[in-house]
Order: sequence, then structure tokens, then C-alpha cells
Amino acid sequence: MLKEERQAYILHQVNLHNKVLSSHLSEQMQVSEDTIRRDLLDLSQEGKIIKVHGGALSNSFHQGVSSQNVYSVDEKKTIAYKALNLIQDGMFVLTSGGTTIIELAKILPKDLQATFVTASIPAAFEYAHHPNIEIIVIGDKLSKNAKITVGGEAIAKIQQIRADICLLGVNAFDATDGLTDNDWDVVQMKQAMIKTSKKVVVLSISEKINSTQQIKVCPASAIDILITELDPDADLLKPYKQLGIKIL
Amino acid sequence: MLKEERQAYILHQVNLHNKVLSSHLSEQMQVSEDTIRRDLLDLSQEGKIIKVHGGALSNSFHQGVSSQNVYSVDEKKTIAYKALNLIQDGMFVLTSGGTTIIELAKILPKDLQATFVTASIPAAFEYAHHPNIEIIVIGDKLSKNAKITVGGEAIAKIQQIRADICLLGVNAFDATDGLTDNDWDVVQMKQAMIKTSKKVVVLSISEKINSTQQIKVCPASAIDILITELDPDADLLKPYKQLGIKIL
DNA sequence: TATTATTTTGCAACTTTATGCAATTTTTAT
DNA sequence: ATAAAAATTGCATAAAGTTGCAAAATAATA
Repeated sequence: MLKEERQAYILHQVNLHNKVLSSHLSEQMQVSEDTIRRDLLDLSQEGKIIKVHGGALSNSFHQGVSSQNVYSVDEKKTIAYKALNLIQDGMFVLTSGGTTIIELAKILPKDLQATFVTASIPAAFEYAHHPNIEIIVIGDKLSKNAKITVGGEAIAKIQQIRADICLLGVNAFDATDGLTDNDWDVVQMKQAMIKTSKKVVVLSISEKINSTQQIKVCPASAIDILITELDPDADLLKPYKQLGIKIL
Repeated sequence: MLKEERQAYILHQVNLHNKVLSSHLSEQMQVSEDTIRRDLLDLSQEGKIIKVHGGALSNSFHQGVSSQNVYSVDEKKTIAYKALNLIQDGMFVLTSGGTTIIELAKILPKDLQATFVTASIPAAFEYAHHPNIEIIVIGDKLSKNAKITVGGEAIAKIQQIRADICLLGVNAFDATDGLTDNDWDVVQMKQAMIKTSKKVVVLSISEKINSTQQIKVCPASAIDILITELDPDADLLKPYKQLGIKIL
């Protein structure tokens, strides 16, 4: 087998599987691992693959890793714009924290007149820039991880509210496991928020769909509307539509 | 599984869920926790995640309040360091908002164990970075000017507290007119804070000394300690010393 | 074609890297 | 204050990588 042949094959395999192992290639092509390594070296020097200990990775793999300073901002913006349509003047809007909610806060139209209730300090901070909306902050002990207030006082306050709509940025959402999270206090808050709202909306980038965390917030059926960056007819969302959840 | 693959997966999970546990990752990828820790170390050294005890956090969550257009930062830092001496382990500290308080929040020693109560969203945000202090946020309607919560609920909550010390960033302080401000709601809050605290401390850059605003908070005699960036013996401060106020 | 030059390949000795384990220290939670 | 969980450190080991070199394969040229 010629060198060129081998390298073409390797390149093909890398692009196909995103990764190759030297040992594997060596066996497949019946040449020594030294030879494979030299091939990988050549290809990586031409910038066609990323050589790593034990094999190689496709280029696309590593490019994605480096540009992840702010994660999925575009997707979250898309979601935020869809969510915007649900908010109307005069509404009482209850929101959680999370970066998707922050994106939403940033794009609220200047002439919107509504009341936003939140326990999230970053969200409150962002809402405060808006000229017209009213902001109610739920007070209590501040959870440093989630940057939202948590505790009995906070939950009691939420229970006093009848919100028109509840917008939840979530950590994990799954058709069978429902809405799940990894922080007990946050879960308590979200449960209270869901219970007191006429309509419950989940904002989730598609990557979080069909993933599960440790603590259950509520079954999927408790959610009225699901917003992702995808087209509402996407296959991924079918199971949720069948549960009676409206997809936007 | 190659090291780079693992790290890419970890990075993905962190950005997806804002938090990962070493134990989970170890289980998910079938490698020892030591390996996970080394991966987390690598990633954190590249600045891609925040490594913490037990796992890692997304670094998008740990960005502080930008201190761009803050006047007289150096003076405020000086004041903050003086104020620091008044705070001891176990204390209940009630603080207002304002940039001087934010400076104080930034320099709190890491091993300080105290409880901070505040209605200021930026202050709460800054306190949230501290590893040991407890933070209680006072909830209510958020005043956009002052970025603090104001209203009956907030005042009622403050009245439930007996704080050891109250730190006030102020707008104007004068020997004859006392402490004054220009926002009615803020004044109500400050009055409540002063009433419920054993010791009242005013943090004020010298520019604000001998100035007066529209609404009175309290007479100068209600203040126990005054902190400015000046030497305590400065002429400017003599009238306040004569009123029995301790100068730092 | 024969012969020489060049490239490629595999091997052996050695170095580096990755990973897990055990002992100890640090952190965290109760 | 104490116990449990997690982190750190040092070390052992196996897998992977490197280098130099000689044999084999390929290409070039008289």
C-alpha cells in the first residue's frame, strides 16, 4: 500500500469518525505504528488533522472547542425572540435565572410595559436597564452557585403571586424524566414558580433537550410551551408535541 | 477515549449545564476521578472553565460587575479598607448600595465569615463572589435609579433584622442638615436600616461632605462613625468630630 | 538493464505521556 | 468539632512517541 493511499484513507477515516487511533490504523493497513505516526505527522503538518497522543482528531473537532467563550449565544437569542411574542403589555411575568433569560432581558422592547418578577440577581440587574417595566425582586438567602435567592421566604413570596406566565431557563429537559436540575434549592424555587403561574414556558437550547439531571422539578406534562432554537416541526421535538406541549 | 475527546466532552457539559461533578464525569466516561481532575485542571488553566471543589463551573457565571465609570476609585478603595476594620467574623452587616460599598465588597478577605444583608442588586452580585459570607437579599420592587429594592415589604423585612453594623454609602452629608438623599424610596430604606442597626457607619468621599440634598434621612447625630479618604484629623471633619461622631 | 540515489519502512533502545493507586492533606458539611 | 468527601502528591506501569539506523522499496539515470 502506497503512502499516498494510506494517508488518503486516514484522512477519510478521520473526517468520517472525528477520531482515529494509531493502533487501529496500524492493524487495518498492516503497517507498523511508526509508519502510521509518520503519516499522522505529515497530515497534521499540512493542517488536515489534529494529531494527539494515541491517534488524531478531525479539525472541526478542535475549532469548536476554542471558540466557546460565550456558549450558543445565537441560539439563545433565537429562543429569546420567540419568547418575546408571549409577553404582552400589562402581564405579570415570572422568570428564573440563566443565560437564556438574560438574553431575553436584553431584547425586551423599550415600550413594553409589564411587571417582571425574579429571584435571579443577574436577571434583575439586566431588567433594571429597561425604561418601562416594573421589576419585583424576590428576596431571601442568595445561593452563590445559581445567583438566585432561595429559601422559605422566597418561596412564600412567590406563592403570593399569580403570574400570567412563567419563563424558565432550564438545565435539562426530557420527555420521560421531565424537567430536572442539579441544585436542590433551585428546584424548590422552580416548583413554586410553576405552581403559581397560569402558563409555564421552558426555554431550552436543543442540546439540553433529552438530557437529565439529578433532581426532578416537574413532569414534562406540567409544561405548556417549549421554546428551542429549532423549527417547531423538528423530529427531536416530536415526543414533546405528543405530550401536548406547544412547541415554538 | 482520548484525552482531548474527554476534555471536549467536559467542556461541552460545563457549558450546557453550568456545572459538572467530577464523580459524574468519572462515571460517565469510565475513567478515574484523578484523570477527571487533571482534565479539569488543564481546562481551567486554559481559562475555559472554573475549577471548584467537587467539579467545575462555567466561567460565564463568574463575571463581576464592570467597574467602568466609577468616579474616584482610589478614594473609595481607601474608604473601603478603613471600613474593613469594623467588620468581624460572625457579624450581621447591613449595607446600602453605591459604588463605595461595591469597592468594599471586592476587598472582603476570603476567610471572613459574616452575614451581609442588602437590598442593592449590584452589591448582592458582588458579594456573591465571596466564598464564605452569607448573603441575604431584601426583596421588593426594584428602583431603577438606585438599583436597590424599595417598598413596604423591603422595609418590613429590614425591621425584622437586628444588624450589628450598618454601612451606608451616601449622597450627601452635612453637619447641620445631617444625612440627605434625593430619592424618596431610598430614604425610606435607609431610615429603616439606621433604626435597626446597633452602629451606623457613613462611607463618604470628602466631596460629598458638607453637601445637602432634598430629602432628609436622619440628623448627623444619628451617625456613629464617618469614614472618608482623608486623614481623621483633617479640618473638614472637625465639625463632625464635635458632634460626637467617630472619624476613621 | 544495471546501478546508483532517494525515499520509505520497520526495528531497537530510550524517552515521554497518560493513567490509576495509595497515603496524606485540605475542604466541606454536619 | 468531627466525619466524610475531595484534592494533592508521589509513585508504578503500561501505552505511545522519538530517534538513529539499516534494510527494503522506489525512482532516476547512464
